[in-house]
Amino acid sequence: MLDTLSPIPPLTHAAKLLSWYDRHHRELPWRVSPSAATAGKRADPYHIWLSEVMLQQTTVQAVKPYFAKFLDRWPSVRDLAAAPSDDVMAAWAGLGYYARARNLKKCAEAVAADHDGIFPDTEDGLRALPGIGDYTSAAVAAIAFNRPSAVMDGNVERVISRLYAIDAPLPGSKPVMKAKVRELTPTDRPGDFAQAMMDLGATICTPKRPACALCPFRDDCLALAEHHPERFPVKAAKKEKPVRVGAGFVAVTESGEIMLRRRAETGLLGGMTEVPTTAWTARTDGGTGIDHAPFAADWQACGTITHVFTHFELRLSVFRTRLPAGIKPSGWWVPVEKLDNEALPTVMKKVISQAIPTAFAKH
DNA sequence: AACTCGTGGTT
DNA sequence: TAACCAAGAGT
Repeated sequence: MLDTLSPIPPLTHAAKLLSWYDRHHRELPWRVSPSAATAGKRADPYHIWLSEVMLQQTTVQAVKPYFAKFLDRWPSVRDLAAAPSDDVMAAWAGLGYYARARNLKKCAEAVAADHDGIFPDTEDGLRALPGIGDYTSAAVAAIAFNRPSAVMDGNVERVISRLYAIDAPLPGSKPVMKAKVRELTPTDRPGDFAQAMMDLGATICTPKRPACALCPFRDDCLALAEHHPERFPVKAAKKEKPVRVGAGFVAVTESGEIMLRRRAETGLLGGMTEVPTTAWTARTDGGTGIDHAPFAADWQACGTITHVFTHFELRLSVFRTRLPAGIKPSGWWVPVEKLDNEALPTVMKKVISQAIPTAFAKH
């Protein structure tokens, strides 16, 4: 005896998500679409790695022009390994989290020198390289090498926490969430699964007002079942941002050159270019004013700028002076019209723009 | 384990 | 507009 009508098995979460991804995936410069992958096109590990490092805590929109610029200047990981560090830092300027750029260079050098210019094709091998942590190693292994790694970023945390209505707060609940991701990840198309989870979090399962009616998990989601998807993920309370103050000094020669310095290699804005500043302290009377200028001159106040970093807010008073020809106190001098070649972080561009409104072209 | 580390867009 | 937060890593 045989049963002629075996029941149709329910679709797995992965199958639902991949079906959704095949219909709704986004075109991105570093991405191979599912249809192109079917035709045999493979993702370039260098492109995937470069994009994943740039995308750490950074939006797709911000990354796109930097990704194009880097690929144009350094088409292969060997090219990047051979590039001068100053060029890489200047090219990264404005993207933030500058330790990423320092580690990007170290990683390229390691791949070129220790791996014959070929990226390791396992999660563990990738994880051992500079700047590649839990997320990036799993993402590159899955997307570039089709490994069934459990890929979890902020988007995936949000999707998982809602799907299972996880009440435990982040970051403590990360291991529990990662175990869920590991359960869900298919051996077939793991890279597309990872990208689909992140796309879902970015476009449907958004932090506010998620579009649950369009979600492939709408029939499975416990947070939706209790009519409160926005309650997840639960996060530990964060502390307030302190304010630090200081002063920045813009010195210009009569021939239009501006005085610059190089910041310490480690720490905040490590290895980047700056104009001279005082220390940045919490106290307004802690040596943060004009009396701590880099050299004696006719410093003129020209307002203040504010810049918000991850863990503090900075308020800098800006001063400027014009030096007579032939007098150049110690420093390094660059014509104002060539500032675009320097590794100037955004806060320093704000200071210079405050003193010289025409210094940078407006977009 | 908690803290450091940028910037720009969205709400 | 103040808060939130984005394909996290290193220490």
